[in-house]
Amino acid sequence: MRYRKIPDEAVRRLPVYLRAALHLSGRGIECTSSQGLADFIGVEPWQIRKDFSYFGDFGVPGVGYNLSRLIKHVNRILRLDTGPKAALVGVGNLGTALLTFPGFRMYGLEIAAAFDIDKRKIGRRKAGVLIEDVAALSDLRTRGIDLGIVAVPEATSQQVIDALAQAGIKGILNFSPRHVVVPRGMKVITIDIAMDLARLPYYVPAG
Amino acid sequence: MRYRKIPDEAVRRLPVYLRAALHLSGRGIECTSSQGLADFIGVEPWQIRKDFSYFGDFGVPGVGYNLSRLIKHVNRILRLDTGPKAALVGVGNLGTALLTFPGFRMYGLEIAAAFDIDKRKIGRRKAGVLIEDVAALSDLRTRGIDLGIVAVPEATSQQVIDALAQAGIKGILNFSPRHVVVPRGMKVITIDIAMDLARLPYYVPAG
DNA sequence: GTTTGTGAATAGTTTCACAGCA
DNA sequence: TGCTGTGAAACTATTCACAAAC
Repeated sequence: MRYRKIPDEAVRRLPVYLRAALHLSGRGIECTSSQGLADFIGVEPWQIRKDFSYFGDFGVPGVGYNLSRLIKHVNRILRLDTGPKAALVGVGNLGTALLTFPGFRMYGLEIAAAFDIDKRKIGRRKAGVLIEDVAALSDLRTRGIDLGIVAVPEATSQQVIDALAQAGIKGILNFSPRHVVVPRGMKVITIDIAMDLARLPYYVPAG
Repeated sequence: MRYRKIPDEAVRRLPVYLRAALHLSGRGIECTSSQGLADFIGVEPWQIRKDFSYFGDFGVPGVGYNLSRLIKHVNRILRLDTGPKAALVGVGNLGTALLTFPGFRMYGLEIAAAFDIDKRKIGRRKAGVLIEDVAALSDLRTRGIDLGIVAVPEATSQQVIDALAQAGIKGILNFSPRHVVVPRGMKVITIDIAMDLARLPYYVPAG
């Protein structure tokens, strides 16, 4: 493999490949081809080979990919091998759903702290996680937390992100659709649920 | 404007522009420039002008965009002007969060029906919506529903999507990461929350 | 003077086709 | 023979720069 710029889209797909590898590995399969992975995911095999090629040699020509090796490799690339911990801010309906969300576990991700502004929630536990006062949010890195999940009303998302930045957080999964300004070096991935539902009718024939 | 293929990315951004227009309009602003919209959203103004250019003439040179006209125009393009209704399948933690989610309203979207497999939930109401038996899911078009939201465990997502297709649904917002096969003409937009959190550590400097 | 709308240039991503290795 | 890894080609999207419109 020679160096070249890694497409963002290739990075975005790595977790998908990782999930497929984990699934197939869980079924007792040790080795599979790009075709085997592609069929599972519903993409084309050269897409997978191309994406992997940006990160090094994953497979063996004529044979395929050893799944446990692939899993280890992708886990390291995505920095999931250290079991990243996230702090959730906003324990409303969406926040609660995220606390109990089963999908994080397979990636080794964990919500290790939760914060809210509501005095009635503070001090209680939800899904085993203590809800703390968002006003006391500070220094999360010393607690081994370096990701943030923002599930607050959009009016407060900017100040929450500022507070998370102050607490040393460099990566945020943001469910608020409002534009936020972030310090240099911070990465924000926004999930805009309403936007995604709102563009759906465009594709649906009028009726 | 001359015809050319409309980029998917431009369609994806239309709801963002619509939200900005609604916000600014709500503040009493009648007219703004692409720069004014861009500042609000956090993008560059030519991106907005280019995107609008695929759909026709929205603005007035030297003046800008009349917001109520813009809102009406974008609403029609996205087919939001008829107030699309969605059926939610899966009233777990995530489904409940979606039922109470405030973000759909501004787009004129409504969750008009909810389905679950759990007998204890069926017959009850949540956020004013009656929870019906998913086994009785049929013929949603006659109820004026043409969108589906799938928030079920991934093991059942395929059969739920099959049932929605049977019920006449042509557009689905899918929260299950599993690959699903869909009938021709059906559009599925997948939100993969775990995938988005899982690629975040990649961008965060090791520490 | 100001701002739009858009052709042209640049950048990024996907797809192909096949050399090279097991 | 079968499958990977990858240059090259094709396609798609972003960015620029400016003529035309107000």
